[in-house]
Amino acid sequence: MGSVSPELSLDFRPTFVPKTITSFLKEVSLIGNVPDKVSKLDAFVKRLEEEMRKIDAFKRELPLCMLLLNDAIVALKEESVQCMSRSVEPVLEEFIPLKNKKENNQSEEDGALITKRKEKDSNNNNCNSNDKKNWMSSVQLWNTDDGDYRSIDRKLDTKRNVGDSSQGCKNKVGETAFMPFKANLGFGVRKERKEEVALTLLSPGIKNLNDESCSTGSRTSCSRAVSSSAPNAQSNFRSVSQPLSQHHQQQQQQQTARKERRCWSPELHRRFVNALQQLGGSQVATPKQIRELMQVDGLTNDEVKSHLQKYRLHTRRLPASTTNPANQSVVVLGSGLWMSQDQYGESSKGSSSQSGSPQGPLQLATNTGGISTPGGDSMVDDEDAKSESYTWKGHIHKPGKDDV
DNA sequence: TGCGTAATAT
DNA sequence: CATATTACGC
Repeated sequence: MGSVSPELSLDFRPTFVPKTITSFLKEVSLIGNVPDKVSKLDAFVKRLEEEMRKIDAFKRELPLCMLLLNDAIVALKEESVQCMSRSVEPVLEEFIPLKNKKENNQSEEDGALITKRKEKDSNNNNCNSNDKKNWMSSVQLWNTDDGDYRSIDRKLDTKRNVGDSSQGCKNKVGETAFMPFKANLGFGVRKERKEEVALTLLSPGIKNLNDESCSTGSRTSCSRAVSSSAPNAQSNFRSVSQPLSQHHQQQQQQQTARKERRCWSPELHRRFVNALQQLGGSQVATPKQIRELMQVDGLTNDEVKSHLQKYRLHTRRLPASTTNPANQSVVVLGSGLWMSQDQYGESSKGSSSQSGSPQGPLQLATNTGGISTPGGDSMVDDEDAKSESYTWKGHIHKPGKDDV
């Protein structure tokens, strides 16, 4: 027993953490598959965080434990990030405009023309203008007013939303485009908007094993723990709702009550794409894997699946770029939908120091009124120094079954 | 159960 | 029309 079992490194003892970590890393290093590697690292980190959370109450008595755990977590996260970054698998995908009414076969698929255009048209006046139907709305955290949300990605979209108030085009409800969450959360709900509220309310009752929320430094405010790990979390929201005040006006529940449409926030999408990258592309990644990697609680399998479906429709694998530039900006997209993002590791890396908790309370923004639209055009990041090279193919290709 | 995809809703 | 949700088959 004295010997360390290299394979089952999961049962680590606190005393031997460094050792175990070492052997674990060694083991991981043997794995050739990058996604696998990252997944394993991630799983381990998760366990460590869990452990840390447990002893958090005794951190005064066990300062060294905390220190060790924290150190291990940080180290493994770094390793994970590095592993990801050096993953030699850019997985290029191209954007395919769906709404091509007439597919002119004119352009052969010879070479994808690379158009570097930075459209900065100043006329944000137009709502839907041409094709900029930005669906992303805002990053939402479900913590209500606790103020605990750990500023997942700083301003990012918040600023964008506010700034582009003009884009609040299709708001049938009448609520203003900006400040979506506050508004919808409280009132103005017409139908089952209350699920949000119910969700928030019931959250404390649920013991979520997924933790990751109040891992390290945060105050114990796991209030937003939502049944994420629930496999059939499909309609869990609905089921718990209904404060039984107005008996059965809507025979929702088990029957057919559609969920609120929730838009994918840019950050969420970023995570999504990031996960795709780790998994080897949208064509091979499976919803569950993606969801696991994203580690966004409240995100259901079906949501990821749906998003993946759409993503697959829009993207197609590119034939392994020969050049493989250093800045392998992966997915390319054109019409504002799946915007290209090329800075991946920043989120986890940025907070890789103590606070950890890589994935915060991201969430799909409930988009009832249609708060979508970040901005007319100055979307994406604040930095446009990057050369936006959209790879863009002329022909549409339906991803039918016949496709290879 | 989970994945892929079609159908349907918003 | 695009996106998200649900249904259905494997």
